[in-house]
Amino acid sequence: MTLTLYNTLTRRKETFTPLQAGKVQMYYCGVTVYDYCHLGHARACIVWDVVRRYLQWRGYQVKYIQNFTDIDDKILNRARDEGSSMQAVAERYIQAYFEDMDRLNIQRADAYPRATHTLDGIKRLVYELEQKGYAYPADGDVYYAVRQFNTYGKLSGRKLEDLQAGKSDRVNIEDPEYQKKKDPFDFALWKGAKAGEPAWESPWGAGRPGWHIECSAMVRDNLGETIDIHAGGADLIFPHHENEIAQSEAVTGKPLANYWMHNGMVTVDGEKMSKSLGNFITIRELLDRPTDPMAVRLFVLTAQYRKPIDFTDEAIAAATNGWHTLREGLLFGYQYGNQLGFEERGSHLIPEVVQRFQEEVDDDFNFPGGLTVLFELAKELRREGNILMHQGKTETPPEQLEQQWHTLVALAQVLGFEAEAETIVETNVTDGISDTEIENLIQMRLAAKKAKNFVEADRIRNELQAQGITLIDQPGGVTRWHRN
RNA sequence: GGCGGCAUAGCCAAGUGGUAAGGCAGAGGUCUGCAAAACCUUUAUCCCCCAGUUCGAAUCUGGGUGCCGCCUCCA
Repeated sequence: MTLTLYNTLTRRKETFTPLQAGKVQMYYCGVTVYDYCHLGHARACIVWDVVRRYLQWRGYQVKYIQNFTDIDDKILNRARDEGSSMQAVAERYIQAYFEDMDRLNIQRADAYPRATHTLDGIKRLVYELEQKGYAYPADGDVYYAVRQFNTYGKLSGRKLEDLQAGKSDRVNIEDPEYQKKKDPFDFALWKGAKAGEPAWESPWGAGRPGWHIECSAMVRDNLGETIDIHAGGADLIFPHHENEIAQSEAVTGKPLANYWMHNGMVTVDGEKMSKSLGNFITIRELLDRPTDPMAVRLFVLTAQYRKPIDFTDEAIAAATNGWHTLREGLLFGYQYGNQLGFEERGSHLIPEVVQRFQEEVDDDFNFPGGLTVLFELAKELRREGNILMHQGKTETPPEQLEQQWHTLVALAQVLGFEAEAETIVETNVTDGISDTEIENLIQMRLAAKKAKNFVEADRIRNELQAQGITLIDQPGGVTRWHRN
């Protein structure tokens, strides 16, 4: 079976073939650390986390690098507003980033390069670009001359002559800054420092790097001149990734990345979630509602990663319910493993099910398809768990259940879903009514039932239900119970 | 104006030539004094619209319509 993926560069699904057999070099354009991450960032991080996990599960040794942009106007503005430094602001939100992502069960990257730690590589690139005639200094700044790079636009599929400067209404091309450029689409490689701004020494004077150049430098420093997968949000295709290509390939003459992958946006009422629109919810806000982090993961993975996904309370509620189903399946072995004589081997997977999962996900990381397989297993296990809970035994062979459970746990792990056995213990620890009191009430209720006093019997059932105790009447006058 | 993408049930969503997965939500029934669980049945004669190709299309082609993203903050 072969893994295929959609390559933005060619606008086609392609068979994935890494440069070096068995190894994958992967770079994900991370976040600018000037504020807390929102759900849009969570989606990107979850998607690339799972892509990486899946590649590893498929046997690849993955080197995964993710950057932090810690030099940026917005960080600077924030520092100015609160009277602190760019470094302090960046540091704070990097910490917050890790807190949020740990809660979402995002695996750590192999390295998190930062712009502030990459100055040497950046300056070297700018120098080389200048030597090769792709960059020109202008009044303390250095710009990239897009007209010099004749395949400019190949990633985003545009031609310079089709672009309209200022069309997005985000920049004012009357600004003196823009007047320095030879072409409106030239972009800054190096920005001369203004008074009071943090600055680094360079051959072009004191200043700081432009946004795009850091990624070119980081990829080169950490992974090499050509990598396998370069990933990021779809909103980065143009100009960010286009500019990275222009910078890197002008210098090396080699492809920056063989596969370009982009995740779709999170929308709210059909519109992109973003800081500027103000229609965002931060990861911590969402989790503190509270929302189960695994429900957030499920919400993200129910959509194909390239499509937009709309954030609504209903969608989160549905994902939460769905997660409860998966969780019941995942906890099955912890709850009933002893009773059924499960062994701690964990390697008895069902080959046909594993294969079906792989066939689904091999098709351009079709996680919704993979989830179908997980749900089938989880629902089956939940059913068996209910039967065990209500009848105390099941006809299904324990070996079969053990295999199903191990398969579910293993495949869920590939998508980053985990349910800890401790959560069962927690629900069993209660400072409410004691077992003895429950037993006594059940005896009273049985007596009431015998006397056909169903009003009293129902009163006791309701009283216990209110305290989280569910009674199960079985044939033969036996009543089982469990805490919810 | 240009480039790219999307349109499948109440909601989410898979399916890319062979007669509509799955999830969420809902309905009816069997069983039960009532519950719970389990089991059975059920919710798109149809995939935005029109035309075409084909024995056959949600799936391919052409033309529409609507929505979204990008055109130097952006995941």
